[in-house]
Amino acid sequence: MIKVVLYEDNPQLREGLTMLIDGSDGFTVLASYKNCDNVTDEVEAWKPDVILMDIDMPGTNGIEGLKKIRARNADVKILMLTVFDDNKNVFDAIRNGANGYVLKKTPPAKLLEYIEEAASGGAPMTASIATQVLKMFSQVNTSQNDDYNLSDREKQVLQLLVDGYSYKMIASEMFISIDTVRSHIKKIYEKLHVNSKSEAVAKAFKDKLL
Amino acid sequence: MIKVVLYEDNPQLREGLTMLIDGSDGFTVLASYKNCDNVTDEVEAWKPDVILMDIDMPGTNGIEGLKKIRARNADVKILMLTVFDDNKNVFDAIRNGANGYVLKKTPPAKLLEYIEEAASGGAPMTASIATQVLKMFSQVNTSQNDDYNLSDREKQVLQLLVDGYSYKMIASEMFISIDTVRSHIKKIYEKLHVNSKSEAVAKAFKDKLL
DNA sequence: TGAACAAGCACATATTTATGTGATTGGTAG
DNA sequence: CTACCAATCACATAAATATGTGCTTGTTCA
Repeated sequence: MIKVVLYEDNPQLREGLTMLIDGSDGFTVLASYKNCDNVTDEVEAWKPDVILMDIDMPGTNGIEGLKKIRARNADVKILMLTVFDDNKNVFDAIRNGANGYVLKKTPPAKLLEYIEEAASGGAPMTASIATQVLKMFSQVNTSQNDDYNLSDREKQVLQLLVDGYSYKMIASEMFISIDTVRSHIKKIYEKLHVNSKSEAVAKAFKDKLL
Repeated sequence: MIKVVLYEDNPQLREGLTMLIDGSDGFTVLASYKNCDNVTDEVEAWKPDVILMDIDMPGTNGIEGLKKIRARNADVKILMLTVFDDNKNVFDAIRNGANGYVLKKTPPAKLLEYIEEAASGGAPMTASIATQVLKMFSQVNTSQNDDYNLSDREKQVLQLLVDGYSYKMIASEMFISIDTVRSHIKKIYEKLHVNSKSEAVAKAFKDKLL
């Protein structure tokens, strides 16, 4: 028997979901609330397996609720429920440890399936959400990696620049004269097409050179 | 009618999948291959809606195949098929533009559903894969975000520093005197606990302040 | 109403960086 | 064998940066 607690501000939808879930074999709705103002105590008291959490609620909203719950409880499965698949909320939700993210227009049968999936450790997502997540992911992790043909010695110098070393410190760290440091750095600037230390540092981060 | 092309080295599985998919209403299997050696030409010739792509294949493997296809064709939906939900492959696949990722042990009915989902622009994933993706995502994007209480003006200055502007350029960009730029920067250094431009830039990247 | 603070400006000075023009050595590829 | 290049060092100079001290104005919050 999967124990569910429900957070949803719209009374009709709250009733409807409660009836649907509670009326299905293998599911029971322990309680339902119209916002997350006392979410910590409520979750503590009911110890549900899965929480269905609306995002747009007056008072403490779903994302805030999610954070509050996760601050104390890492185990309960939390399924976010929303009307729109807007980017920012999806992002915030998964970043804060939501287990799944489904649209309200999901058909009832599918919704029950999702709850089961969440309960058993899965990460159910509406197709459109999944698409977005993949898109974000590939955006975040796509870097061309040009390499710029830096020599080993130049890479060392760049690393030290990134770590905040001055020319003098680099010289003593690498047992070379400060003038040699200068020529290495001049070469690095040429190769990276920059002309200042901070630009080089920024480029090193942007292009993940180190 | 959803047109499918199949890449799978195991003859039995290849036959089985072909029969399953081709024998189902609304699906047709145009061709199936045991590796990706000629994937570019094959995809060009058949113009499928969905490609089912095994990962572990002798010769050109699935990830390589995926890259080759995406180098020329951004539209065809590619569903990765694998025995294990190992981290590296999942990561590589989504980074290179796979549309979905399902385990071979997926039951036939579910598989057909996934193919449909992919064809209609979704991103079908086996539950265990979805869980992994979310985990990776929250790992990648979890930074403490100390904030350091930078004021709006200070954030602007820092942004310009990161973009490689000199004090003089910042002054003219922000319509303030160079001395004011100096005092802002001095304040920024205090707040970030650094004492040079490049350290500030590095910290901005590391802590994702911008 | 008074303290705290962001934002702005000014002047001074020491250090660091950026840039140019050299030179020597040793390894490597044509 | 020679041309090329990485790595090293040297000297010089202009520009940028770091740091200190001090002042005004306006807003906010207790």
